[in-house]
Amino acid sequence: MNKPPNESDTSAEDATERRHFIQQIVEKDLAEGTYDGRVHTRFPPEPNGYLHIGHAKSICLNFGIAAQYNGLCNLRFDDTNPTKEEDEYVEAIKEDVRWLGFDWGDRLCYASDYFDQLYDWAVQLIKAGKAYICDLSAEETREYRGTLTEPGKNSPFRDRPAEESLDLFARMKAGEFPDGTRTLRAKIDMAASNITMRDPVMYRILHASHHRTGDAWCIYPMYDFTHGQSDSIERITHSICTLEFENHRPLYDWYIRELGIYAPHQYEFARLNLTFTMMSKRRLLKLVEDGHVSGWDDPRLPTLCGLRRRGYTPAAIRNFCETIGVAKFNSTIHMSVLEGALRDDLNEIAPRVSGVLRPLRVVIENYPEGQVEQLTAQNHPQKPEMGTRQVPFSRVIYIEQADFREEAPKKFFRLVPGREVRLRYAYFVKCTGFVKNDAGEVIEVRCTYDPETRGGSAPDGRKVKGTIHWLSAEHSLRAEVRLYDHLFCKADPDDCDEGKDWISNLNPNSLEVLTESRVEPSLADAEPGALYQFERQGYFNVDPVDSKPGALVFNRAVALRDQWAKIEKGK
RNA sequence: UGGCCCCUAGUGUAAUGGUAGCACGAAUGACUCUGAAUCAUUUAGUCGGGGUUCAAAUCCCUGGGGGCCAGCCA
Repeated sequence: MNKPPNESDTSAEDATERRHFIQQIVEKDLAEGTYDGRVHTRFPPEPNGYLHIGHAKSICLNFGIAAQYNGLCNLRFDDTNPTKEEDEYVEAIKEDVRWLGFDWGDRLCYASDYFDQLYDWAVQLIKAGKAYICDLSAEETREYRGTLTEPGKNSPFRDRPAEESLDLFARMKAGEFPDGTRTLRAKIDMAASNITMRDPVMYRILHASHHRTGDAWCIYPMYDFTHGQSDSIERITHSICTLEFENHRPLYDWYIRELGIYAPHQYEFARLNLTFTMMSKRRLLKLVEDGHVSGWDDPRLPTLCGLRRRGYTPAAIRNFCETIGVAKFNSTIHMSVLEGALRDDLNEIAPRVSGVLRPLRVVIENYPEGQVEQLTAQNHPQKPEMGTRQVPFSRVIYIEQADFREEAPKKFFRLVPGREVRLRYAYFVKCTGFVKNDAGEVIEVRCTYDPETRGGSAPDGRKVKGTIHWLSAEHSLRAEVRLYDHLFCKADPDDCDEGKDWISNLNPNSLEVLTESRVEPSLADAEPGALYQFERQGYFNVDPVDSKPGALVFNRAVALRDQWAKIEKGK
């Protein structure tokens, strides 16, 4: 609405400004015609676990670059280790990428589709004297490799004749040798300062069946001998990966150069780190396997399926990835940035409803017994086009326990004895008293209402400081509400006491289940996965797994920003 | 300890030898039938030192801090 007159100019400007380093590289290549104007990226997950928000950054980057520069992006499974990979994961990964909003068209690829080609290339390198079969054990290989400061030693098999290596390699493939007895190694430089270049293993023997190739192979190529060539086969232009592969780039280039094949280029960016959670696949697996969470889709997890179940939207995640940027600096993003991205999206799209998390009974003494009125509530105050709905009002209602105090602290402007507040979309009510149980807890509040304030405004123009939400007791629906907090107590889960590990930093209060919550009757048929704003509370997702008609379950995706909570906490 | 990479407001990210900007956060105020949203204002930065240059966040040297690498994982 406050856009300058020349809209297209500004958007073009926005697009050209603030390009991150990968975009700059792509634009330079495009300008110089490096790949005949082609841009072709790929997202290459290993199907050994579920995708998490860190992968989302990579997905948005790779698919985003392709979309922005009129290029293509492949989905490629890096499935070279049959002992860890499963079909369950490939299906889940495909679903998550699709859900995020990206399309790989007909370019669903598997590194395992290239096993024959990779084998031929390995033979080529042996023949060229650039690779050899090594009979060293895993332990011996490690000893020969040297350390960070000392060079390695040549393997005694390094100068084995090519014919012998060729024969041994064929017999490895034929299954003549047990696991771990031999490897195929590249002949590079055992004294290289970059340890990756110290005669890296190209193939290992693994008598394991593969999720796609079954038992066709008992030797499998290593990542380094697979990834670059896969990029080459797929005519990738920009092979984008995370920083820890920086040391591998010389090897990536070496294989491609020695093989004399089409050369893509690898670029590395910093992976995403978030406070109060953790991205390690190994650790996520442990949380799932040890039952610290309910599964890969536990809403407390940073997995995409967990975030989806929590109530995150693809748009929120994409916007988040956009705002955090892409660089080479190892940074940690505050979880609040992710939460903010969700609020931004949900604020626009989520219909508003009433939900009372912790109900407190209120009797409106001067409201006729048995009378029920239908009042009109807006589905989104800022978007009239989203319509209105009717909500029933009656003599006994529920309000939030937190909205009543026996005595008002400073700046508290909710319900207090003697004070008047507005019931949203209903009436002004004044508190006349309250009753307590033997334990001293307030179990009922007494009020009177002003019939002249129907709809929420007073004809005499008087104002109230507070507006609270409410639900007609007899018409409201019982619901289970799950409130989530950070998975870990510490911003950095690895910041733990002596002798303890990251598990000890798990937040024991990361899940709070409320079984007595109430929601308005319009939610009776709420669709699984539907998102709502419970006014004054937060955004809630109808749990897609556990919610059933008659037994509603809501997940709190994220709470609303809460100025009052800040004031109270500050005291 | 060897190699490689990195360091810009609290956080994240631009500026690629030429005015240090943006977003989020925070603070304050306005508005408000959501203590939300929205709007306005404010806040605060180039890791230290040296050099090159008319001019350095940017190039060079040096010190400091951080990350990655010694899987037959990816």
